[in-house]
Amino acid sequence: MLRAAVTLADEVGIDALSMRSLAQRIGVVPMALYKHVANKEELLDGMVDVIVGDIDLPTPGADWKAAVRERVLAARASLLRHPWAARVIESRTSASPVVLDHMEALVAAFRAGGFSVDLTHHAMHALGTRMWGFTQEVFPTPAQPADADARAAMLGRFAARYPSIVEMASTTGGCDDQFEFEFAIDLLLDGFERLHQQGWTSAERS
Amino acid sequence: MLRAAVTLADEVGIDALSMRSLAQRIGVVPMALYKHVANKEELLDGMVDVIVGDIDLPTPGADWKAAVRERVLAARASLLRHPWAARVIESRTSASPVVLDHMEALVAAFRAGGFSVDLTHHAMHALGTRMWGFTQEVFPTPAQPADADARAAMLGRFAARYPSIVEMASTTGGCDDQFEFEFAIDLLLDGFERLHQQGWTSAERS
DNA sequence: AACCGTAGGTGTACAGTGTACACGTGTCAA
DNA sequence: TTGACACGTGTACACTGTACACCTACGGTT
Repeated sequence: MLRAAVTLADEVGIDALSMRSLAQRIGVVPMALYKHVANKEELLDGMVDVIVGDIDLPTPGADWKAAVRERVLAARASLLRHPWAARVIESRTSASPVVLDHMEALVAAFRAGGFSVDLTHHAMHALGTRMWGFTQEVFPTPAQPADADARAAMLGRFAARYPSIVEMASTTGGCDDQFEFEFAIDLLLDGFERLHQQGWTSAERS
Repeated sequence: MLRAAVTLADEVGIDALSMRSLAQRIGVVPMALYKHVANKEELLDGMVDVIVGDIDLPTPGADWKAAVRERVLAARASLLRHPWAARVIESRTSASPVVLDHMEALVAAFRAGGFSVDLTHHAMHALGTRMWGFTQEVFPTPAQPADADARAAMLGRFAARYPSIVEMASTTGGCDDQFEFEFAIDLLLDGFERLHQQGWTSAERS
């Protein structure tokens, strides 16, 4: 049933996934679903578990940095298979055992790398949603008018009001999500490494 | 009307904010709202604009790092006034002018600090949702049974399965959101600074 | 062999949601 | 006086999640 929900959401989108549509897909009456989940939230929890459970386990034995990096990128790969997954994960309010397994593994990787509990804690916070392999889109692409003249005029007004954004958008081509994501975790991981090497403690905060 | 929606959401929560409840609060029939917004999404867009428009402008003239930091923390302060704001912002699909103003200011700050367009671009991506002053909660607090014995037993099982997490949770006290947030942006900003100083380009990526 | 608990599926019903559409009503410019 | 326009109204519809009572089949105990 959870698998069915996941594939249905893949096909029709998460908004079109209702208890009724899922029931119909399974060939069962809507209320039958409630023998398996208490409510829709629990269904979504289960769907997240399916995806998180699909995260490929990283090769053991690597140093902490590679281990964390690999695991986070594996999570990303799993999430990217389902466009709706990020939004659903963000909306969860509690962590299931499957989710906790993922976090436990990350925390353990830092600890195995000799990180203090303190630094590990803050490092996890700093990773934020990136530990799930996604970050919110920073620049949503605005809707463009179809008419070419209108589009040019709009771009002109846009450039007048947001010169820095336009400069950036026109200089760099379309952005490579994967590159941006790796840029960010690497920046964070390098920062963690530096703090770790210099024996950073949260007490001695500037 | 947008202000009314914001204060109503503050009072009753974002889930209880329906077109009907908002209309009733204003003392008008539900469909009257549709003379001002095309649909509920546009209402939410407007509510975000109200909040983003409330961001205190940072003192001009500071160096890029202070400027970015101040602006992001100001955004955070504005967001924190409305518990539902983060979730709503995350769910937006396009950026309004008010939102673009905020981003433009951040991009401009990097550029004024001598950052290349390239590095600025990646820096913005790396900031991610933090440019809005929030990061998703990393560790949701699990529900605890009321009975003391049951709670102890549960903690035991929990510690057996998630030793690293429990170690972390018991060593560090409850976590200070603000501290974690500042830890993360500072880590990122320091990373940006380092890359900037060494003339980093995305071409020469390792 | 009779029994019963339990897991699962069914049917109906209800309150609540967003919003389409047709219809007022007032105000202000031509 | 007229007519455009901004704004409010009322009704109606399709859809949502889910409470509640009911049915059915199977596995183990007596």
